[in-house]
Parts: sequence; C-alpha cells; structure tokens
Amino acid sequence: MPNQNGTGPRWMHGQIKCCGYRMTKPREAILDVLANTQNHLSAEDIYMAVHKFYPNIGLTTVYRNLEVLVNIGMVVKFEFGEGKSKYELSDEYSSKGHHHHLVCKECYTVIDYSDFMKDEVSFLKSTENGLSEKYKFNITDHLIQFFGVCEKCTNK
Amino acid sequence: MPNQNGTGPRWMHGQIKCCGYRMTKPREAILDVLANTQNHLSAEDIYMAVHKFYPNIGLTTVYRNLEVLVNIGMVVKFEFGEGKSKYELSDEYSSKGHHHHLVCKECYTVIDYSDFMKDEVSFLKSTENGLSEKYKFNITDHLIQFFGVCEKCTNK
DNA sequence: CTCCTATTGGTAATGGTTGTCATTATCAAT
DNA sequence: ATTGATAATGACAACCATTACCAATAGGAG
Repeated sequence: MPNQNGTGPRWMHGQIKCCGYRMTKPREAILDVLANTQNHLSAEDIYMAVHKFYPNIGLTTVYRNLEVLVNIGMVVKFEFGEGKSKYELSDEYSSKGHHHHLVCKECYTVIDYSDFMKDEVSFLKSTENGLSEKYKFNITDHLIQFFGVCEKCTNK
Repeated sequence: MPNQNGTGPRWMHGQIKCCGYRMTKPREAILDVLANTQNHLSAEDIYMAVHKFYPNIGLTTVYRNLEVLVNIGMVVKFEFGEGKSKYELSDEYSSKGHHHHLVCKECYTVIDYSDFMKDEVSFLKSTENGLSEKYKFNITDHLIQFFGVCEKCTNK
C-alpha cells in the first residue's frame, strides 16, 4: 500500500507521470485530501480542504484535476442524487478496498459496505460477460447502489 | 395493461387522483409522451414533445410535474452521467417491464436489458435484506447500471 | 354554479460545472 | 543548472439544468 500522508514519499507520482501528466501541487493536494478522508467529497469540499493549506488554488483547478484523475482511473466520480458529484479514490489507491454504496434519500448520508461482496462479484462477473456478448458492449464499470432511509431520518 | 394512447380512456387518472392531485392537461400530456416512447427522455425532450401539441405548456411545468410523478411512483428518474436527468414510466405503468440499464460512456446510448433478471432479483433481495438489518436502513430502491463503450463508439 | 386552492406560465435566480486566456510552472533535453 | 516547449494554473465569465417566485388560471367537490 502506498504511503498516503502528504509529507512522505510521493506515492502517486508514478501513475500521473506514466499517463503523460505532470505532478503539480494542486494535483498532490487533491490526492492527499482524498486519501485522508473516509467521506465522499464534492468538488467544493475538496476545494475547501485544499484551500486551508494552499489558499491560492482555485475551484476551477480542482474540477480540472478531478477530471484528469478520473480519466486515468485514480479517482471515481459518483452521483447520489444530490445534484452534485462526489469523488473517491479508486479501489487500488484507497485503503477502503472494493465496496458499494447505501444511500439515504433524505440526508444523503452514504454508507460504504463490503459485505456480500463474494456473491456480488461472481454475480456481476457473469452478468457482465453475458451482456458484453449479447449487446457487443465493451463493459468497463458497474454501479450498484441501494437507496433508502437511514436510521436517523426514520426517527425524525 | 392500461390504455396508453392519448385519445382513449384516461388510464392514469386513478393513481393521480388517489394521491390528492388533480388531473391536468400538462400532466396527461407528459404521461402520454412517456408512454409512447422507448427512449429515456430528459425534461427538455419531454417539453419539446409536449410542445408540439400544447405550445403553451412551459418547461417549468414539465419539471414540476415530473417531480410529482416521481413522488407518487409513476415515473422514475435516472442519472446516466450526462449531466441531466432522464425519465421513464415506472415498471407497473410501462410496457417495458422490469429492466436494468447498460450505458455507453461516450454517446450515452442506453440499452434496457432484462436478461439475467432472475439471478439479479434473487441476489438483490438477499443483499437488501442483509443490508437493511445490518445498517438499520429502510431500503426502498436499488440501482444497477453497467457502463462501457457501445459497438458503434468502439469502431469510431 | 361557486369557491377554494392546486396548478400554471413566464421570468428571474440559483448553483454546479465548464470555457477562456493571459500567466506560471513542470520537466526533458541540453 | 539552464532553457524551452507546453502542460497547468487562476480569475472570471459563461453555461445550462433545475428551482423559486408570483400573479393569473383552472380543476373539481359541494
């Protein structure tokens, strides 16, 4: 597992350089923020967190870099129905590992779960193969989310 | 199956009235549009279709009614990553029946599939039960989408 | 038919995200 | 270490889907 505390070796440089991108302060700061949270952050959340250390990094830059990081597969972008996108480090760069999401439709709290993964993975794999073949689709991703009302919102 | 051609009996009145809403021209027109397409329409798509017959129905009204219809469960709202929501009649009002989506990340073409449903449904049911209990979530919905590149975009 | 009130339509505002462009910083080659 | 090509940045404006607002209208129970 790569070192993820912003002051140590630059664990993320390799992937970035490999893809023909330069390693810059904003890029590093954004990855650090994502590596040091358990939450699902919006572009603005990330902007504010980065802003504390580098007050002159702009929101536009955050958006641009998130797009790059999504493209090279280091970050994943999600929509939970809140009207803004949320971002996470992708599985191979995160300490969370592969997981899916359980989303509260009222407060938009998101729970990561990795229970039931054995069943899910084999099920998804076979479905994916079937669909790829039948519809001539080159399938690269899947999205599974469960929606409901969390305990707190139920008792409100 | 309800009659879905705009000139016949008003198949949708019951559900609307039941929920305390009035049946209005725009409401009816929107449902007719959704009932007579195989595609996944955006609010603006629906607005334009409705506009041909009722040029004075505004986009705002379309949005408001879609919200109502989603709330009473006649319509389902989806995000495919295109930056705008798409709408479909829900399973029990649609001739499509229960299905999931296969989305092209490049052209945003959406294929409805209902293969593999037996496996999916049983898998989802058990996962849902497990998650509900473990996380004290009142689960009401799920979302499964596969993403990839369609045949046309692959050869481009 | 009447009245209450849900609904409408037009327009302005909102808010997340993207485009523009002059300036700056990265890094491979020297 | 210096240079030079160009990727990346930052500030601001533009964009676009969606929502808020409000006076005018229309559904439908009584």
